[in-house]
Amino acid sequence: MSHTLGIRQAQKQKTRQALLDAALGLLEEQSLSSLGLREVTRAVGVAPTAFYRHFRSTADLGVALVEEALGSLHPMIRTTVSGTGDQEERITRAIELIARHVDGYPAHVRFIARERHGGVQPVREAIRDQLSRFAGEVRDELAKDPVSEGWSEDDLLMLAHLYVDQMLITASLFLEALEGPEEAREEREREVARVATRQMRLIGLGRHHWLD
Amino acid sequence: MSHTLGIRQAQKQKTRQALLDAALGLLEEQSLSSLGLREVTRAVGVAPTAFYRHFRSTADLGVALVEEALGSLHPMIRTTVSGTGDQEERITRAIELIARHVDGYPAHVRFIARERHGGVQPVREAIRDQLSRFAGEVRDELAKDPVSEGWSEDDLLMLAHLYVDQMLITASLFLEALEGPEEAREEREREVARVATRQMRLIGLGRHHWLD
DNA sequence: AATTCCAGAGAACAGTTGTTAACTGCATGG
DNA sequence: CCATGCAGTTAACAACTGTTCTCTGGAATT
Repeated sequence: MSHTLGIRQAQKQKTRQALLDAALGLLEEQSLSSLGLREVTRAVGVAPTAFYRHFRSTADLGVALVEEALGSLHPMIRTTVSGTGDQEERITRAIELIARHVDGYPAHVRFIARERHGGVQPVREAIRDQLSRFAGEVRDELAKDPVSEGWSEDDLLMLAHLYVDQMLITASLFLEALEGPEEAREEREREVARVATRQMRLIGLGRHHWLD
Repeated sequence: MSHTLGIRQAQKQKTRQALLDAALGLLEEQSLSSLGLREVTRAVGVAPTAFYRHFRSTADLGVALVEEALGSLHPMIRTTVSGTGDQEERITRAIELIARHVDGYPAHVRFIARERHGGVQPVREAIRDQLSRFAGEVRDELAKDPVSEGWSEDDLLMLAHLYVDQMLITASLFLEALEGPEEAREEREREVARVATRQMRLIGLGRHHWLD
């Protein structure tokens, strides 16, 4: 199905990606609603009007960034929530994975945290949709777990949302730990991991006694 | 201690409040990092230069808004987390209180949710500090509860953070329910309350079995 | 009553913004 | 090989931004 693109299409995609990358960089110090189209094209080194060949507006670009930041994360979620090992092991693994993701893609994480409640409606909606998909997928995986026997679909989804929100909060805290003085960075990261682990453990406890 | 202000000071405070109110209104459809000083003064009906008599910048105004939105909330937090009644009753009461607060001060809630991870550093810090204070206060109240016997300070604070984050998430969901078509608003609000109640209940269960 | 203070007004500045129109040059498909 | 398509350029526009300096009227102080 995948057709090798011509020189033309390839160059276009390259410019498009450059615009996305430049925007993501600029968004580390501001919100999407203040990001100017000229600012982005200037950073890339193309004429302002070239922007319109790829996006209708910066809001449109924002929606594309949501797809880039969250779209490829769905398989990751599934394999993380399910997987083998006892509860404690799974928690450690999940948090380790979040930490690695934040380390690898800090700008993406920052963008999602920032624009989830940000000033640009279409972007908020795009993020909400993706997170809803995540919650649904987490629910599906939870349903497979023997611990979930006797749970209603409704209760599974409520727990899934709790997990998703908790993951986002943890990611945001890892991000905070990442910036700031290099000096005690590792220690700050360990502290975030320590607290997040215990919070997940407590939620897990609540889960095991839900049907009491 | 309170001295009745002269005509002069009174008028100044009035203008200052008008600037804060206008800004809060404008921030319903954008982020602080894109809020212009001229935009605010235009909405109030004063000259752009008048702005500088009250704030150094829009970031400075943002910090003042954080104080306005969260500063007066501390007593409310304390009496909510403690209070009498069994766990179930307390949860219902807390969520009811959040719903009423969002109904009464939607713009404040939106501002905090938006700028907590927003593009203006001093504002993010101001919010982080206030939420830290909340967490500390919640911990203090939790410590008084007989259920917390045998808990370490550290574990109490970890639980307090979980509660504070959960409250913010719930507030943000109530806000989402508030906007949109009037038609099914009440039903959306009930659904948010229903899910949030069960999430709090689950966390409460985890809390009771923490020392097993 | 005379003097000081200061919140707000007014005008001007250099720089920025989004959007339009008409263009150029090169990859593409017939 | 030639005609078409289209990514990116150039130039220009009206509107807007934050900040400066100077000024004014009336409250506050003496």
